[in-house]
Amino acid sequence: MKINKAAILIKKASLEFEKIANPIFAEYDLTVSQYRILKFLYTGESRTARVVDLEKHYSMTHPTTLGLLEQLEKKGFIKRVVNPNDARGKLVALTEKADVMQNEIEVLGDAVEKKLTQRLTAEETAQLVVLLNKLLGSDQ
Amino acid sequence: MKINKAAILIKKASLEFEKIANPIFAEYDLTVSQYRILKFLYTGESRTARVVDLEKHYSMTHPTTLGLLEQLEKKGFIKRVVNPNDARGKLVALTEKADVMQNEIEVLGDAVEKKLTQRLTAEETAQLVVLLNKLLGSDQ
DNA sequence: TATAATTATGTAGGATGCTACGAAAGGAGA
DNA sequence: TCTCCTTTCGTAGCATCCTACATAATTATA
Repeated sequence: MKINKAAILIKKASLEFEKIANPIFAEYDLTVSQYRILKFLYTGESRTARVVDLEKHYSMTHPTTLGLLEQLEKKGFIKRVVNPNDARGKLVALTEKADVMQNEIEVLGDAVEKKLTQRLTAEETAQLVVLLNKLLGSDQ
Repeated sequence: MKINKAAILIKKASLEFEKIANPIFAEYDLTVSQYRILKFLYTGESRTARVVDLEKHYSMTHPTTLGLLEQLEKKGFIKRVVNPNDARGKLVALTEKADVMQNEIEVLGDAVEKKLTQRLTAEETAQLVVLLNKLLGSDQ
């Protein structure tokens, strides 16, 4: 009998999802990780963020986040603007190019995320989200 | 209301788990990914494996697996032995060093995996495993 | 047997992830 | 103000992960 522990299953799910999602995002010259940065900026009220906000939201370290921002800046999706409240660092902001693509990218992102859970019912997906939030200690 | 989608939660769980587990495995000069290779060899009946067996079991690509094996070989945990049934590649085998450490490493591995799900009850963990297996299409 | 398709391993180059360290601005208390 | 601590951003160097490509052995088929 196969005993697949949660740790390995989570890792496999993460790897397999990226293997499905990355070729799809590649059409827009993006990777999944880069998409997530844009998604955060699209969703936030100010449409800007400090590097540290992105780090915390996605459980990434600071150097990892900087690497993603470097890629996105090189491709013209984001820019750095002065933070009027804190001179320690600039704010990450969307460029016009990213503004224009927002709807397309968000629609694509939703479709790709749906693909991850295509074998689950809506109830099972909701259950999974509850369990993962509890596992992460972020359910309250 | 916070809408955390499954894709992001799985990614976060994977990253946070590795951030907890890697410092613990570092005591034995191992990373989590390297540990998983040893675990597979410890568990298998022949205590050997082809590279392709490891790839499929962990949803990793071939170059990734080779990289992990290179690290493990450099540290003396594994060696390559002739495959009597197929001359295309050698078999991955445990060294005496890895044999001697088996019990310690497996106990540590179990403890670390338990840590991942410490916020869940046994039932919830079992539920999570069922859902992830279904999500991965590997439930039968 | 000879050819072709498949399988298994290997290499190159790049993206994403990490730890460890350092520098500069902000904030708290003497 | 001055000192100390925290926060934020940055760099160096490395492990893990990928796609794309190549090579050699096995297997299937004509």
